[in-house]
Amino acid sequence: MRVLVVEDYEILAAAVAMGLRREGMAVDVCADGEQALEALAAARYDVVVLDRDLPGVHGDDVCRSVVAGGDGTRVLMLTAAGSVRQRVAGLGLGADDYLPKPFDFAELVARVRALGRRSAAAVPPVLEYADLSVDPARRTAFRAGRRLDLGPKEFAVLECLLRQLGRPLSAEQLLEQAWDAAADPFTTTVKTTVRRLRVKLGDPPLIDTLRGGGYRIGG
Amino acid sequence: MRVLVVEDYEILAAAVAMGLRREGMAVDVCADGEQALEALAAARYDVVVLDRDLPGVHGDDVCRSVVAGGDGTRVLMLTAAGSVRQRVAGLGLGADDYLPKPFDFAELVARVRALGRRSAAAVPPVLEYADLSVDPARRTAFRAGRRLDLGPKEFAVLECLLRQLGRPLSAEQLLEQAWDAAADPFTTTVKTTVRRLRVKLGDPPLIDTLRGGGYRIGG
DNA sequence: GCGCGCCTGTCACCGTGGTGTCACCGGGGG
DNA sequence: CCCCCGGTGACACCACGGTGACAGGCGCGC
Repeated sequence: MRVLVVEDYEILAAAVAMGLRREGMAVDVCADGEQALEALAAARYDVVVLDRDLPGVHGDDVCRSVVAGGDGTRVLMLTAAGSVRQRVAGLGLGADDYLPKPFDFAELVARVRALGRRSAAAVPPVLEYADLSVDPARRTAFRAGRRLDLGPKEFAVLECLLRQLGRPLSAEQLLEQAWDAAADPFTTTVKTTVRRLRVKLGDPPLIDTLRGGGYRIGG
Repeated sequence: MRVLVVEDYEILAAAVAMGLRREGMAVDVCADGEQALEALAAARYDVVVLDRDLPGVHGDDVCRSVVAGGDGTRVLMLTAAGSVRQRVAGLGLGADDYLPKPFDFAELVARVRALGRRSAAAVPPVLEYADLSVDPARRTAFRAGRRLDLGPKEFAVLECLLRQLGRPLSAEQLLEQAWDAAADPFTTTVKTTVRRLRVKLGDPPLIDTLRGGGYRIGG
């Protein structure tokens, strides 16, 4: 398992790296956000152990770009002040786990290992088109690095369209796939949902309309 | 699977080509963007492995023209500086995957193979005649590389004619196949639709008229 | 238990583009 | 020479999709 540790406090970074290596993991270390982004672009990691307060590029931004990468890499956030509010904020960025300092070392190892297992299982299923990336397993969607806040139905429709990249889906087909069988065949909810999706996706437009033929992304 | 490698750094190009050939792929190599565009015009490739920084025509432009071709060819972008920003930019051009240098060779092979599968899945159901190609699943039609903007009925008629390549279809037959059963048998809509189709298809004319016998493409 | 907010679905309205009709024209064959 | 078939251009209709506003419902937090 490949792990990247991003931590500016050198002593701590070294200690964490050594501990994880003793568990049989391949560990790289970065001291700031810039280095971290470079390392992440150069190789795929299963887990990133990420200090939130970094010099230069902030940990939150690193986290965002990892998630936007959409290759299933998991993020374990470390932070000094362990308020619940911060925890929530970190998870909102797409972090997969959170650990307030000071932490029990055994717990860190256990969590990294757990995230590694999830990473291995989650590598393939990330849908991408242009600057849009959608992870059905995590229910996250990003456009140009910005996280999209989508409702369940909106997310389902977007997922359907991306799974049929380049091919149009009629309102009826979307209704079948994203709603349950009890859906009223005469409902207008599909067009409304598509509309809200379009607003949230922003510019430039991604969803084409084929008059009389449905909606499409790509092609 | 046919692969085109576009890379000006000769040693690297040769190494990549050799590696892919060992995997059983048919590989061609170009050293610059000009050659690449020529090769792409001359033959259909499943995947293009494309260096972003090319002498002459830039990799981005090559990528754009491949995507515009609309024949399902997939693009794997290679780039030296592996920033996330660049990654996003590359995908925004319509590239299907992205790999920052230096890359793991096994990963390159795996990604090319994955793209090849996607390409193969997208290719088969395409109707072609001369410089016209129609993809019913995607509801797309191209003439000489230019995309045609067709209405549902126009598209349906074109599809019928192509499925009966070389054989004529009477107005009645077209009415049966492209309109629903409630169609007025005395309507003149077929000839109007064929006319609009002809205009959109442009020159040289593709649809022949057999006086008293219907319309035909090919033969 | 209560209230607030978000997601969802409905409705009415409107702009528009695809579609069908019509009248006219041109040419080839009987 | 006439007639019929098909090409051509203009026009009108209408259904489809976009848009905005509103209401019900569910969950969450207080």
